[in-house]
Amino acid sequence: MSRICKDGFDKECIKEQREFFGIAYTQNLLSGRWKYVILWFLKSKERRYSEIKAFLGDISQGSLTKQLRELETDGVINRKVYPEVPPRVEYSLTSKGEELIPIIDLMEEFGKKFGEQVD
Amino acid sequence: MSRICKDGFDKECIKEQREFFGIAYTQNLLSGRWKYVILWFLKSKERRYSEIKAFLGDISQGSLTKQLRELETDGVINRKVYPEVPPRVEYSLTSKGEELIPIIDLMEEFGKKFGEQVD
DNA sequence: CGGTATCCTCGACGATACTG
DNA sequence: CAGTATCGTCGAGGATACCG
Repeated sequence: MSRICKDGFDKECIKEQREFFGIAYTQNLLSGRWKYVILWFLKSKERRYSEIKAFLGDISQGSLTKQLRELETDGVINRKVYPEVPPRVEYSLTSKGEELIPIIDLMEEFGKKFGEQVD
Repeated sequence: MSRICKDGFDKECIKEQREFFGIAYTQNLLSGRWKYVILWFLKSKERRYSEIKAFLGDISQGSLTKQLRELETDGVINRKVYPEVPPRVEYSLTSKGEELIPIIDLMEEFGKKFGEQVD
């Protein structure tokens, strides 16, 4: 089940040694409606599932869980479950995930600079 | 016709003054299967439509034209038409587009570092 | 050569209901 | 609280045909 995303590249494509291999890999990691924002929200500290959901606002539970699972599978976030009742789950960046933060910070900076003229 | 992309945010969403406004704006600009790679390909020099198509390989004409038009509308690339027969069209980065290059370079770097273990 | 127009597929995402 | 399961929508992007 290669991850073929509309806005991503499937693994076969990535394996073909294209010049833009690296870009395709990273784009694939980050393809998803909410992933940039989730990572950005995690950059300052670890967060609970419910915090993330509240911050994003519009996301459905199913989607949030899916995006978090993908980020976890790709090794950019950690998922820590506290065996309590009610359950508590904390998400945090891995060291690999931290290396994505400069990219996201640049994107925020760019958006702040050019995004004003959204009418 | 607000640009609602699966992996983007519609303009209404962007206008709501969220903390992640900037990220959403930039993500929206870059949402599309080929946009990162197109910009990366344009970073060294201007390119003809056919060069871009050949470089990308798999893209259909319709999709390529659509992505180029969106990038042009968003002000990140220039489109210069030479009134010759056969026609020639050159695409190049605008100054706004150049500011996206550091982001894309970081993405390539990240992918080169972590992308090896695609089995 | 560099498009446009039309049709179609298919997967991301949301909505809803239910659970340990 | 933090999920899982199921269903339905909708739009990005490919395929194909045609054009100035």
